[in-house]
Amino acid sequence: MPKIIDHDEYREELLHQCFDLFAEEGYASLSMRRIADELDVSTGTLYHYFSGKEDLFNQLVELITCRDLFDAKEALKGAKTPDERIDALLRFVEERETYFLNQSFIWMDYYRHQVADRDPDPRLGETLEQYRSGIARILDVRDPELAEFILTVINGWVLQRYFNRGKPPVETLSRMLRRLIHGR
Amino acid sequence: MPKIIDHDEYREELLHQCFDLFAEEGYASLSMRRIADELDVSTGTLYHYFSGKEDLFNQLVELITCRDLFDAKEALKGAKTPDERIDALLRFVEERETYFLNQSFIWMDYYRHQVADRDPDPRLGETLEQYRSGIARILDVRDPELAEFILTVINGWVLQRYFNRGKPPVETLSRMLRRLIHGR
Amino acid sequence: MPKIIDHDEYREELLHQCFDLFAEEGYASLSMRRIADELDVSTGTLYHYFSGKEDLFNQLVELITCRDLFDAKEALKGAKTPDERIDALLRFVEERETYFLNQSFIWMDYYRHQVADRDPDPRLGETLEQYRSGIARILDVRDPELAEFILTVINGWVLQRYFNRGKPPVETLSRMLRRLIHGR
Amino acid sequence: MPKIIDHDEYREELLHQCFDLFAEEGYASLSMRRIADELDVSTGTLYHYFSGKEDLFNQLVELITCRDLFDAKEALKGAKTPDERIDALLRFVEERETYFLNQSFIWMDYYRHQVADRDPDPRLGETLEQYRSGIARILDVRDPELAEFILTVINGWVLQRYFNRGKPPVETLSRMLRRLIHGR
DNA sequence: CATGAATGAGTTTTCATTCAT
DNA sequence: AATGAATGAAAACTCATTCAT
Repeated sequence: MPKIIDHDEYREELLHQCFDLFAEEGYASLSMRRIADELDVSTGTLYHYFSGKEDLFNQLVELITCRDLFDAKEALKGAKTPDERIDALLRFVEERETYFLNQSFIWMDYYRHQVADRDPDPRLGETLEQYRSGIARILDVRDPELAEFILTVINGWVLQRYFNRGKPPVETLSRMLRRLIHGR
Repeated sequence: MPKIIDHDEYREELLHQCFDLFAEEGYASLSMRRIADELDVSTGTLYHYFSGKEDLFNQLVELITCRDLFDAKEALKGAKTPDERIDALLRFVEERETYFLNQSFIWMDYYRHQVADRDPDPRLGETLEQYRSGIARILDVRDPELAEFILTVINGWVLQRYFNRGKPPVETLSRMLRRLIHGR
Repeated sequence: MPKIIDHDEYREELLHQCFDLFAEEGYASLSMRRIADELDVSTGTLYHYFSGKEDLFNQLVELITCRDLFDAKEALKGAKTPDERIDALLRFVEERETYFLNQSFIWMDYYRHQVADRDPDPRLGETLEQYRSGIARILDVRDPELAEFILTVINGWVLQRYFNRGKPPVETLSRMLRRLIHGR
Repeated sequence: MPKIIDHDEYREELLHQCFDLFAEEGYASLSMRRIADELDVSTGTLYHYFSGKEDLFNQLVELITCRDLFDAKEALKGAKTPDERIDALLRFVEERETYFLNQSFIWMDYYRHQVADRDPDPRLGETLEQYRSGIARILDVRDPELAEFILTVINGWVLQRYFNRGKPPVETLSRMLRRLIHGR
């Protein structure tokens, strides 16, 4: 076997390094040349590891979905009561605020692609459903409507933070959700 | 004015026709040629009414922001109590679900532009703030934290609908928010 | 209407100027940039008139097929007897020796393409048949086998001239074919 | 020699396997990667046996020229009279119809290369002349003009078969050529 | 006002070739 | 000997923009 690196390992390494770029520039505005320059490889190398820009992007989405689920599971391990779990999740999101914002942008781009495509990658439709239901399971609140609602709130919060730099702090959210569960 | 329409009127007409295109394709993926073809004009005409692609897009954002605020105000005119206002707003959003989803995509593109630009158009930073505070004022709930939270929820809901076709219905949201305001 | 030139007229003009290039370099080795440089236009202009390299090439084949048939018809107008017609055709080919050699190369490339393509342009399959039968009709020798044979000979002669610079002169062919028709 | 095959033998083996590829795709359209994949070796191996794509192609042409001459000689061994020899040659070509068509394509590419090159490989100009005169000698018809003409016919026939799938059968040719030699 | 021809820098992608292993 | 990772120049094609008409 030539060279020292493991093919798949290096491929993942490249994917990780792409995350911020795709989030900040957007799929369509980010050129392969730009990616190559930023990752300090040649465009040829990019095409050695991925069959094209779309493949690269799809693999990125798959990777982060998988990783996020794993990380969230880890973060909520100690939390027992619904209150604790919600708090832990909010804390989890808050700690990675920038990351999740970026992730939201990537998902939006990704979805635009799936819709525009006449022949969307079926694997990735599932990826999303997996993600959503995975989070719901992790939360483990009894009321499924409530679980869904919490996701909605988190979703909105991340975007809100973006459009509206700084506010609202996570404490407000936490307080609101407690009010919801326990009454005022 | 037998055939020659008013310059500004025609400009707005063109902008309106661009909305879906920008939402579905995304700023970077949408070419001036495509716009021209779709609007049944020549590229030359586009450049006659707008100084470039960016100008066209910025004017589009400005236009819809302005119009949305006006429409929301109209829709909430009859509603007096906070409950009624929230309900009316949710109903307002629900009725234009697709529109608001598209709008979210346009905002994402718009924001990416503002961030990427070293020299962002100052008018449009304000546009956004105007929009946010405008909505809050229209809602007129006494608790500012609650108003903010409602915006967050609506924001999240639109995206949620997108990622998660069909569910959750607006009734769930309505119920949740009532619970919040009046206790369980 | 902008600019002075007629769109279709200019397109044909461009096609004519491409002929030698395709013949000499071959379809695959000839780049759009090279064509553009040689024709003193930009690549953009090329793509304004043709939807791509393949379209350009296909249109070229169609054009020359059509024109050759017309020219051959003209050249054989005065010839009445089979002998005269064969002689006129050979003379016709001989006068454009280089041209027909180039044409053969283009046809070979063209056919490689049609075979390689999973979805060959149906128009051009016909173009070829038209060409073949057109020539046979123009020749108007009574024996169809003989007409076919003459085509074969001309085909081979053109290539032979190429591989074997200079020889054999057209007189040899003429003599051989007369021998065929009239006996030794 | 348990596993290590002879270097030159393996080189020839590789060349043989390239023939169809070059014929069908054409020199310019066929990539080294594609060759490597098809021959189940790495590109590195290709470059171990050949100094580059051009060298590989040139060696291929040299090999088939040499082999064809040998095979033709074998095939005409028993034939004594001119009639028999012509018949045997036509039969020889007919049996390898596809092969000779492919060979024509390879020769076309080869020639284009030689012409395009400012510094053509001198060995291969000779190769061609050798081929031509070799065939003429093998045929051994007394009239050199006739020999040349037969080559012309065969040349044209191969192409004709290509452009004009199926017809004309070799019998027509055979009959025509007999008529030529013996009168009607 | 409106058109669409023209441009050339930019995009994604391919490819012959090199070279560390 | 053999591999396949890496490269960067060049390919086909796109696109915002300009401008003669």
